[in-house]
Amino acid sequence: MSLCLHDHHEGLHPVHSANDVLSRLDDIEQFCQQQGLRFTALRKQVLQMILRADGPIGAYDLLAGLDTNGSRRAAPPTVYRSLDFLLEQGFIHRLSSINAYIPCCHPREGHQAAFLICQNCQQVQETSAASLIQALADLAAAGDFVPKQTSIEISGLCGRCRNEQ
Amino acid sequence: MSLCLHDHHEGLHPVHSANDVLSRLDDIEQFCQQQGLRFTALRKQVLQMILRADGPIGAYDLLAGLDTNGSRRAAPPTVYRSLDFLLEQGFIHRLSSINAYIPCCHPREGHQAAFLICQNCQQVQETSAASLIQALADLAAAGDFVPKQTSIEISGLCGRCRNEQ
DNA sequence: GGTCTATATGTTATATTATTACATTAAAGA
DNA sequence: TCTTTAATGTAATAATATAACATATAGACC
Repeated sequence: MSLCLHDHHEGLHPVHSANDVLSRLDDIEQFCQQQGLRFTALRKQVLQMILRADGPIGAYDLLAGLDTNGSRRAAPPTVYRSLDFLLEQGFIHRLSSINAYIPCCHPREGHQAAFLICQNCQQVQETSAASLIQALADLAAAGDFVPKQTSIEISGLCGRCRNEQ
Repeated sequence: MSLCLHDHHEGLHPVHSANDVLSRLDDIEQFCQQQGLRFTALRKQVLQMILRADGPIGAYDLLAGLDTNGSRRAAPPTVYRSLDFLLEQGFIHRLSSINAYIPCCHPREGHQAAFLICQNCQQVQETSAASLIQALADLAAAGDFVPKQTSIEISGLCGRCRNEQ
């Protein structure tokens, strides 16, 4: 399953593009059905918010966006549990340098990725270039280290924002 | 100024080694004097705790370790401001994936580093990861992106912990 | 359909990490 | 000494995340 419709120049591509949200949700729903995973209304709603966001979105923003079914407002564990599920399945990424969440364009490919985060417009570009993966593997091997979780986050200025300034 | 005494196999080396704490502090004190920076008692105390720690240490652990000069306990801004100073000068790193702080072995070299963080023993290996940095620089260039801040953190199991299990 | 079980969610409380705003102190320079 | 800037103290609170336990719901089995 690859849900990314962008050109992958050098493997780099923007993470947010609200136009294909519904087809992504459908793909994931279908995938969950095949795997016997429960893609509940709550999980779907959280993922949808992350897909529709125009940048990385925080847990408490997601919480604020949840439907309050007439009853009182949802509590933090509600959203954190959904995030845990989505992270485990690889449907989203967590950017630990800014405590925020973004969609994953390549669920089920189990890839390592790096992220370029624009400090001005909050746009994120994702990449999983082969050279990067190779360098990571070499590094782990040199350190006699078995990697479980990789976080590569580069904050800076994207081309558009640099030109505007 | 390079304060690291380890073998640098593939540029990889452990971050903590309490044996040379005093000479590191001296070097940094001297450096600050040369640069007209104020290496105050507080900043020195915080850095010393980070150097002496046997792994990444959190802000509130540092806070708890501060001398209470008879008066009441220090408050968070006290330690966060010292951390800001130490980070700005490149004397320490912040590991955003675990919200903790470690010494920098190569202050003033302005290098980007990558970290291998053992989830079992908390030991951290630092590396200059030249090929990784190069791959990232290429990617940034391809993405028309100007990097300001890089965070490369790989969590997993170090060789020793893997063998023990 | 009923019953059981496992999973998911609700709810309350609290932990952990970090910042804002303003007062005070100490150092450096004129 | 006076002044100004930088550093620290202090109180309050913001932002992010988890623990613990109660309830509800979906699926599996009879």
